[in-house]
Amino acid sequence: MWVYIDKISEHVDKEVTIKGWLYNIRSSGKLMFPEFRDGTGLIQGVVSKKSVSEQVWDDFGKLTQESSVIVTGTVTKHPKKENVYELQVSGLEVVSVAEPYPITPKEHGVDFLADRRHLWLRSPRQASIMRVRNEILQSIRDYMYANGFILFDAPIFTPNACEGTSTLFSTDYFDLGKAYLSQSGQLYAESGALALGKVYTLGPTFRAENSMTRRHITEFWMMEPEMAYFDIDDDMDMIEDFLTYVVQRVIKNKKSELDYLSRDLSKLEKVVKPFPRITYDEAVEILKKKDVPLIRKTANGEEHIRPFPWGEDFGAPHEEAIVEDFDKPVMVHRWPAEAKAFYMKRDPENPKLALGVDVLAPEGFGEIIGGSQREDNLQYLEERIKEHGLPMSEFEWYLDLRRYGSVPHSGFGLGIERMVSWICNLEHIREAIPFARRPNRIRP
RNA sequence: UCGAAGAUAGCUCAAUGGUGGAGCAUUCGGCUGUUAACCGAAGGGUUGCGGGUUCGAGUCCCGCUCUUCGAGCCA
Repeated sequence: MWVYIDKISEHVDKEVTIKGWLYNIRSSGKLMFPEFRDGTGLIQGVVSKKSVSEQVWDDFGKLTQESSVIVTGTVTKHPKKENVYELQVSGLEVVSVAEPYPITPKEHGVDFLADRRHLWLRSPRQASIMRVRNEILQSIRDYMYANGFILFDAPIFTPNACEGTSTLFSTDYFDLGKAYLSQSGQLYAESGALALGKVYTLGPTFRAENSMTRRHITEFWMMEPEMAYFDIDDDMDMIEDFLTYVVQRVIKNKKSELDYLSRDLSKLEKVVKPFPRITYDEAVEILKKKDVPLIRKTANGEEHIRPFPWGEDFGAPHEEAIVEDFDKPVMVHRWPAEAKAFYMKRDPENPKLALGVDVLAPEGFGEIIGGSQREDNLQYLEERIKEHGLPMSEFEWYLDLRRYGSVPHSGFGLGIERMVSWICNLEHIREAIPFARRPNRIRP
């Protein structure tokens, strides 16, 4: 009977067949210990010369790493290890003998591995990350479905920029001039919210930023909910409820993967609502108290260091300083309007502030969510578009959403790969997606 | 885009300006409980590219290319 390795414990003392690949092999004279993988996990086989045919013994001797094999044997408990199973091999069918495999169970550099990403994904660590990513995406979909959200896919070809054209990839679009790859589905999601109440988009987005950091890729997946009649506080309520569900479900269902990745689960277990909510003003106070300055470098390399001034956006050192006293995601809300996007609603109590919220992940994983209550007043929105120098004609359809039954509404965007990096405790975001796209890499 | 570090065997790394090595991988041999198994042997090199200094350059100098890490921008 063909079984998968992750279900092997259900077949102890029975004869089963595994279809997979040889991950590694150790031998000790008349004994061989091949390790098989089948996509669901790893299992060690035991091949004894006296209990298999000469043909099987010889065939095993010829196998190379990553050769594809169909093996038959009896499942037994490991003689020394608790909850570990072995396969006492009786039969072997060699599907294909692999050429010498470049990725060994030894150390490799990141560039070497990135060049072979299509093979690197077979390693247990990368496979574990992909399983956690799958669980994150599935729990997002389940949460949204259970809470009445409609999946509302936004287009990837767009004619306009959501927040300026400098960070957009462009391509020719027939006789209509340039099309841009979407950097956010938000504006479309807003139209969905006014049509369907609660919607979300989930798909790839693109940023042509030459950002060579461990937190950036040029093509990343984003989940963007948009809710009619939600104000900024409703938005934050949903964020903490949603994040709590996803994190707690992933640690419940993917414990063995997270253990393999050496993830400290006690830190994730603390991620339950409510989350701390601090205003931008309070965050700036923290930075002043901790003496975290703003450092700006000029073109000729000079550094200008000054106390953190009100109005600036936070950089990586500031985010870390704000987050380090908390063991949960921190929601920073009510930002200086100048530094934020045109579509954010101003705080009625202080027009210098925008009703935006950034969620900073614990342990220095940075911003995973950016959201806001949207400007629902037609005149104000037109003024913002002018102030930001954006072409009014491109936003006529968006302004229609304010002309015809405008309502208060809010939403946010969650970066999937940042979420995966945080939950898996990854050094670098390049491991959080099957094929990371970065400014210096588009292959494989 | 800016700053720092780096590029030597298939991989990960050594090598005072003076005959380029090791571990792993590969091939061959040994071993009945191995866990990145171990032991023995063999093969494997235009030291990123171009120029310069020197009796002599992997090593020092200049230029270029690429990579990594950090900053900015952001999710």
